[in-house]
Amino acid sequence: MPKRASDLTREGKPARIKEVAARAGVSTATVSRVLGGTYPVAAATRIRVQRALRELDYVVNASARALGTANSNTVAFIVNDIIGPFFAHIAHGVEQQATAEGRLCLVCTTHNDPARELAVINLMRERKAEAVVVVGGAVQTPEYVQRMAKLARSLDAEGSRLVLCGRPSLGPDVPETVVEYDNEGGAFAMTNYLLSLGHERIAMLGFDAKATTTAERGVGYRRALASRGLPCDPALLVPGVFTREFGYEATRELLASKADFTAIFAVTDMIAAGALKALRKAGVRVPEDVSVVGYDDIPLALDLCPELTTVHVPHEELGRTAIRLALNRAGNPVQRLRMGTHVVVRESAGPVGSWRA
Amino acid sequence: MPKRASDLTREGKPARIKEVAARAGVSTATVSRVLGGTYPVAAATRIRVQRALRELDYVVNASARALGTANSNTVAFIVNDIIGPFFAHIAHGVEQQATAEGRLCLVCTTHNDPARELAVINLMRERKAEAVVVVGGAVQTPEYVQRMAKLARSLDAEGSRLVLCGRPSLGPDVPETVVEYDNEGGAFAMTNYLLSLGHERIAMLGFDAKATTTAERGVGYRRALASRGLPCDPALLVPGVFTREFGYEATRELLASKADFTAIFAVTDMIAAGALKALRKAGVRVPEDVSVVGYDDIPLALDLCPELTTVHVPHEELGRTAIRLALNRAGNPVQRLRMGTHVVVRESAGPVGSWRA
DNA sequence: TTGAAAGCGCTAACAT
DNA sequence: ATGTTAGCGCTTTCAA
Repeated sequence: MPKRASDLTREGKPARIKEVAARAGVSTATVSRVLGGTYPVAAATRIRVQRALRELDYVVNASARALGTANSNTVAFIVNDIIGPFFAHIAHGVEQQATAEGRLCLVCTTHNDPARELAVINLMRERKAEAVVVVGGAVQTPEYVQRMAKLARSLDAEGSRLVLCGRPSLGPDVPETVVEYDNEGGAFAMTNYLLSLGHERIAMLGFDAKATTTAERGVGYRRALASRGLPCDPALLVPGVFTREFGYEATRELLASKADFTAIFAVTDMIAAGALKALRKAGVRVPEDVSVVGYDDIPLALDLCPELTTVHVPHEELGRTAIRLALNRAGNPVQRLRMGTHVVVRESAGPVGSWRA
Repeated sequence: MPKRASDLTREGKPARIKEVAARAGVSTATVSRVLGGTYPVAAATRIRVQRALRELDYVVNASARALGTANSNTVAFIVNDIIGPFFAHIAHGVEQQATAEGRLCLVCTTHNDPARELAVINLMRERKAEAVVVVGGAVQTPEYVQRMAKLARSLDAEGSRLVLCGRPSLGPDVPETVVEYDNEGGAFAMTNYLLSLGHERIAMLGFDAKATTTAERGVGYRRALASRGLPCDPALLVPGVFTREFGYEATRELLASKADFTAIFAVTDMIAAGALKALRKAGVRVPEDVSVVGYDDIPLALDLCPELTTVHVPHEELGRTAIRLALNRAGNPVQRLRMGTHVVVRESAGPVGSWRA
């Protein structure tokens, strides 16, 4: 059936600005102006346009708008694993700040695959994300750092921004926003706390010299030991991933090996959860026999029993700050910020006991 | 300084397809074809183009592409709260499937504000999201349902899809994809399990008749009681939100009130975590004195002590299925699916004891 | 205060 | 196998 000439409506298809204009009896420019709300339009005209907008159930086409204005109102958020322990809190901060600044969030996971991370950043470039936040530690090989630095420069040239959240800078001359927190200081403080309780044989679970996060935590741990003239027994350094399963198995093996230790420093609360379970199943009391501490202070720490003594990391603030800085950089080529961490004393660590003494 | 005529490169701005074409000595159409990879291009030409692509660090402009093809490669994901207990797992499923189908994910939170939810869905319409997944329970007032139904129809008309994940249908004639799980059946089974252990006075924490999720769980609970001819004591129905703080406080008050109960059915694992803590602090043993069970089977359930007996919900599969169905609906106007739930027996529930007997 | 029209960067239909 | 070109829907000068 032939359309009437006056009927600009396209069967079923969403309304365009042109149809709204026709229905309100104005030009598309006028509709665009009432949409923007930032340009003077006669009150009567505005009313008519707004009615047409409503009647046609109009929504702008973000692609068309972005194409013209080169402004996407989007930020991107790249993370290893959505299920990761602290992802949710950093994400919350990112989303909160992005919303506050009128942006929408794109999310992607990389599953610890550096190649995928690089690829995903390019996907975000295609979408013209105004900031690309990369969260969490990484294995920083020289080639990887170089590729990331190149992406940082590309993003910068495009008016966007690479944001490293909880990960070290790519180099002094790289245009980037870095929002870190003090891994080494927290580990140093925590180790010192254990030392002050009399523990000298402290197992470290989850240490990985290649991953930035744990490497830094490892440095703090060694520095604390060294400051008291204590050796760092390699047998007590158990490398592994950030899962409760690893914590569980590693602790079992530690117990089975009859290793000599009075405290466990889990590089992550998640690992600590596994360690606690293994200890409980083995009938080892915490903290009477063995002290256990973690790192991150995720909400889970409060649900464990005993409640976990750990290092607090301001995850949510990290996320908020990442977006806030990136979107308001006012020409600053680089922005770097390191947030503090601190020991939260709860129930899982106590004075060194007489276990195996 | 004047540009050389041969220099199409724009100082600092990202390269466009036009520049690539010029550098490779071909037309933009040819570049577009090698980009798409789905159209025959002479090998030699392709090589030249690919080199130009690389040398100019080219990435397509997704907006421009979407504008032409009306195809955004984006799905949207709307959730009450990123920190919510099971968000992460549904999100994981959604992201996983979206990635598998070559889509990017937009994420938004609503903080239990229905108005914000409606607004956010329109934001997703602007972005031409191919599916808009709304996760979690809601307070379904008639006006709200009507507005959502209208949005479902708008999305449908635009070739997109409203997906309700863990939330009931908006009506038989509404174009939608619904992926639910069995709240009532799970609650019925769990209550029966407690009943079979001899518990007849079961407190329900977090019940809210207005929210869809807990209302359904409440129905299952009552049905189980009724099936044994047992009454449902309103004093044991404690309304509240899904937080461990609520679980903690509600349990303390229950204890203080000297209410008569031998088991606690927390409507959510999160609430159960709080209940467990309150019980532990009050010196009440679980499960010897009081049994505690939850609902959701989030990973936390395994970290609690005792390990939590709960109802398993296939969160990740829910998310995956939501996207899979929505993106492959092949003209189906409505798609509805309800997944099963089942009791997972762990340590926190046991035979009714002699507490206060 | 309003309208006309020129792009924004890309894809796809149509030519060659 | 490759080039030409007409839009996609919107914002924004520039005119009136």
